[in-house]
Amino acid sequence: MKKKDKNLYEAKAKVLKSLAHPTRLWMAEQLSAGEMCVCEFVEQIDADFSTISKHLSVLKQAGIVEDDKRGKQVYYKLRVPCVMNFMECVEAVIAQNAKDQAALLR
Amino acid sequence: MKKKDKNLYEAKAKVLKSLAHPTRLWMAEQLSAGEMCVCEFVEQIDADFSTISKHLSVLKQAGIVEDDKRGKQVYYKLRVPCVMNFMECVEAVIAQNAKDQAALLR
DNA sequence: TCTACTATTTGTTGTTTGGCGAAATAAGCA
DNA sequence: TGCTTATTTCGCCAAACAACAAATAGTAGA
Repeated sequence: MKKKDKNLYEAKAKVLKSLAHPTRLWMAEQLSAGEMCVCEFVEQIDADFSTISKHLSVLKQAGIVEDDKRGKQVYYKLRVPCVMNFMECVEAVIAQNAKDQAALLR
Repeated sequence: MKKKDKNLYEAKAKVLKSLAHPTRLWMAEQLSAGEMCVCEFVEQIDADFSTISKHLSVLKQAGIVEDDKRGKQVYYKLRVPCVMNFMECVEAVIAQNAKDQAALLR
């Protein structure tokens, strides 16, 4: 692996890593349907609000989402909508895993 | 988030997490061009061979790659080729990050 | 069989992440 | 201004991860 590549792969890994957490992934998928405020996430996720805020900041740092403060509330939305496109493929991997798993039992 | 969903998102996150490491991501991209044996990775990556083997096993466990032992060597290949499709989008995120970064300096 | 080679597994260590609760910050309202 | 609500930041601890080195296992050939 070339040195120049190394930085590129680190950058790519950082983006993926930000999505590689169940809560953050769920958040990102919700946002693919439209913006949401922090308070809505707090209502729907069973975790401390400080934890939720932290997850959102990880997504923001990675460039997945952007925030917008309006009054007392902060709204988040996807910054690069294509982000959720590849979920289809992630699901394909899981489906294949399940299939192979099932085959083992036969 | 519904309880049933929780498991699904954990499974998806596991797949993403397996790719969310610079070395593993690079490996997966190499494999998108065709199978490779462990020894080839060892030649090309500056890390202990045990580390490399471990990374491959993480990818295998996630269902990203499958292995095939032939003689003394073990060959790995992508199990679900679409896996690399979404890299395009990851790159789009990085490009956008760079753009915004540049805008700050203006 | 004994040896050399390839790869995986295990043990150890240091680093990073994830989560909570408390404190700090920001905005709107009485 | 002082109070309340919404969110972020900080400090702390436990769990997960990454890397190396040493030990182990499988295969091919002498």
